[in-house]
Amino acid sequence: MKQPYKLATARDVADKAEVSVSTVGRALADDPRISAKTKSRVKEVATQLGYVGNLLARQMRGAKSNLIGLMLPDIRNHFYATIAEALSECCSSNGYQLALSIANDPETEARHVTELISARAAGIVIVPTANPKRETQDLLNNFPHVQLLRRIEAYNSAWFGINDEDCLCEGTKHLLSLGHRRIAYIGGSRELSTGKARWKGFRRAFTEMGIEPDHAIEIFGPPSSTRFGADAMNDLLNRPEPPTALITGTIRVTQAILEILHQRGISAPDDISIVGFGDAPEFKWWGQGLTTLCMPIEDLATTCGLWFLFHLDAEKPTHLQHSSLARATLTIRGSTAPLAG
Amino acid sequence: MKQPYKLATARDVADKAEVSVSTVGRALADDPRISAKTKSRVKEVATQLGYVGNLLARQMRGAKSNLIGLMLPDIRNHFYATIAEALSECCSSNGYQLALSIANDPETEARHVTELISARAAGIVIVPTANPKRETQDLLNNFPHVQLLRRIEAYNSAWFGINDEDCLCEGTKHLLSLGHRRIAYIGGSRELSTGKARWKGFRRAFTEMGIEPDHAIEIFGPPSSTRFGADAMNDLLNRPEPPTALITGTIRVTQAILEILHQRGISAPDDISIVGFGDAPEFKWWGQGLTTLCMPIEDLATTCGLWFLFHLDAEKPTHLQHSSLARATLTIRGSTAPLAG
DNA sequence: TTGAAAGCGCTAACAT
DNA sequence: ATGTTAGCGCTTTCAA
Repeated sequence: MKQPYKLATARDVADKAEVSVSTVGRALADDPRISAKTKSRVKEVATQLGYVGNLLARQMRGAKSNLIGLMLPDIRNHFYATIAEALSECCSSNGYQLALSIANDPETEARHVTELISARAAGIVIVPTANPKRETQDLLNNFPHVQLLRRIEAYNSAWFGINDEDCLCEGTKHLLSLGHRRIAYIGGSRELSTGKARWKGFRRAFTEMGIEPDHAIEIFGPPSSTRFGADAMNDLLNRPEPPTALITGTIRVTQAILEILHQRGISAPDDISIVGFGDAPEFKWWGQGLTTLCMPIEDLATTCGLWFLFHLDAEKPTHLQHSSLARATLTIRGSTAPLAG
Repeated sequence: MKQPYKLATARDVADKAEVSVSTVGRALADDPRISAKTKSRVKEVATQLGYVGNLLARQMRGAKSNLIGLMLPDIRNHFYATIAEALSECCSSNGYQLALSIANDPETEARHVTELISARAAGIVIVPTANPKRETQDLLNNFPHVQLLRRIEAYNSAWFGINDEDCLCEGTKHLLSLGHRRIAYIGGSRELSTGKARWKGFRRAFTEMGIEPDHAIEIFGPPSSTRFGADAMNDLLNRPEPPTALITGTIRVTQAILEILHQRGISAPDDISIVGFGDAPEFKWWGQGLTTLCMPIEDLATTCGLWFLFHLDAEKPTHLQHSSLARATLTIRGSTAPLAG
């Protein structure tokens, strides 16, 4: 029985057009040495047979891969969805194809990295997990890649991120200057470069304003988990003395706390002042508008993509210690107000 | 100069371990014919050289591809992000790798489909564009694929979608039974199977309730465009007699109208009753909560993925006329109320 | 228990 | 202007 989905090869085309395989290859590549007549015949037969060249074979012959691996911890996060779209667009308009891998733990990450290398992708754009396996590190350090947002020191590669520390510092100062002292911070694990920087920013705000962080409350947890944010928020609200203000350090946490506040009928800024992290469109119309730390994330991803693809095209090494910082800014809306009393 | 990022081949391992290439292949595949001693030596050398087998070569030898192409019109849409995540998860746990392509027009779609076939992907999961090129159709009909959400009759393949028509019908009936007559529908183009079905559902509600749709207003436009939704909404609101109720037919439109209503300070259900399409988490806390048509989209994607991967693994043809319907339901929240007066 | 050789589909160097 | 051949890295006969 005829096998389903059998694709035609150059050999098939050659046989039917009664020429050699190399003539087929040349004709389809519009090689000037082939006569117009032969060309048209070959092309016709090719179309007729639905011939689509085998990229695998081409790449084995030395052609560059057009596959870019993108490794993200989470795609339902507005942050990462934006990145995926921007990079997809970027790849697409430069002749590359994006392979998306979701990995939230070191094991899955290792597996996917190996697979991408095994498929001889052209390069990898990665938002690394907190503690990548040694194996992953060795692999990546010998493979073209670039880090996005999170930064692992052990990777000898370029990094594109945001000024997390300054940004959290600014947000916290905003709350402090409104008179708040019992301020809670719910953010990602400090094992992450981003989590650490954001926490440092939170702390720095107190230092720079000469205020002791005695009443600050800090809660850390896994990123990309809505569950953690919800639990942390409920915990805070159930305390005898709940915080008068809250600033978050990840998008997922922001989404989670908005949900909880809504569920429990707690409103900002009357009951608590809120500074959210990230700028999902809906943050504008949560309550009276959420005061947020806005990230130019699309820009960052595009910049990163262009830089990376350019270096790949030029066959330049991508393990330079290049780093690029995008500036996040505080957007004040209705969810923050001076401390009452 | 030594080339950067040169990966070791089986040949390199063989030379260093002083065995033949075939022994290397067998040792790494844990072939029982190879002695334990040789095996361990080969493995050690492989690790030492950072050897990662070349998947391209393997596939040329007949190994199955592990690449699944996913073609979506848009990834920032909550709908599609959910699909991407569900499928990525599904692929990942079945040894496949997801390649993401964003294509919103027939030309880009054709290009990406060709590329995926050229890369000899194992199969393609596609949310087709409205009017795919003939070329794309011919290609896909000879390649394992499955349609998601939107359905093109010309594709002789399985389809996984939702009961769009019933769902819009139910939502519209809800508004009609509240006494609304001047009801607007803003939805996707009727050239899309989904757009058409949803519009038919809207109309059917009137028929089944024995009401003439004299005062119904229908606006259609490109899907995946927030801009269109915003323009349509503004247009409606600027009319001398704006509708008393509105039902939307795409997620993007829903997001857009929420934005506009918020901007213009128009509130539901006081000024207008709203039934939104889709169930992004933030819909719960828009105003007094948005009445929505909820889709079990994650479920749908997972079902689709499992079905497809199973058929690919079993090397069964996927061009059966299988179709699977997921049921969407109306969730009533605060944005709809009886017509005043 | 291991090695040598063929071949997957393609392109490029080398004939004719 | 076109055909022949070699080889990309791997697996899988077939031989030893």
